[in-house]
Amino acid sequence: VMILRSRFLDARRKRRNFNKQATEILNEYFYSHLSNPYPSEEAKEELAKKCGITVSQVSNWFGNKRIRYKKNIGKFQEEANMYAARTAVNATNVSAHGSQANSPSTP
Amino acid sequence: AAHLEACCSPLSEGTSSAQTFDWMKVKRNPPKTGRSGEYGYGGQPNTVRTNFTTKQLTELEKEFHFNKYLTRARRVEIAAALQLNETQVKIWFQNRRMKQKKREKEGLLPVKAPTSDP
DNA sequence: AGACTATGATTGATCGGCAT
DNA sequence: AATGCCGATCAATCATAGTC
Repeated sequence: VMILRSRFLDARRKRRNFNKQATEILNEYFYSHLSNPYPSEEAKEELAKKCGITVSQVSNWFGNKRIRYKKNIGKFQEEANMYAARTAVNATNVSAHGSQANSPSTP
Repeated sequence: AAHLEACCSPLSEGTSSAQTFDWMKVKRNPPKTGRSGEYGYGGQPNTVRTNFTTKQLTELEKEFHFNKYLTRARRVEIAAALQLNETQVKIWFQNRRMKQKKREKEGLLPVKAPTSDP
């Protein structure tokens, strides 16, 4: 019962928050794809490169973000509106007409 | 690859953005880990994630290094020896293999450039 | 300095798809 | 038809970093 508390004590110990810029990129993707925030493997690799983190970390980030977002949508409302305003690619109608094609952010 | 559902659910939206898409409604079924085991009361839907003991994990890990895959017979043995379901043992091995794969993939490219640390 | 919150990682277990 | 494995994800939790 109370036995065993020490199983971890290995990794996850020293954790480093991502750069503000990396978080910015991840959030931008998340909110611009809020209708389906599930980046493909390729998209994850690209995000990983842009953010300077690993693909697994990108996966972890999206996994945590999705769960925490739906757990308390209200808490992210402000953040959501902020990012939604920047890049509005909401797929709310991406299937309607064939026009309107092109990736958002690409210098 | 992913599931690519590409669909959303219409829903009244109050003032501006933020709708409720269906991925936000996804709910997993509770674990079927019916632990009837040693205490004999009816198998309950053990709604919680079982925490393996260090002993169980040690044994599983040991077996894993011996064989990455289990045979039915071996699985039965281990399950009995560790007081676990065959399913739990099976799932543990599956997750362990995935973990192994992830490790091999990451421990090959992630060439960090540690050249500064205050 | 201590309590509380935000966040990255870990992991037992589920989901859908494919293979045997 | 049933069962196992894979890949992705979920969901709960751990341990630490950041905020007040």
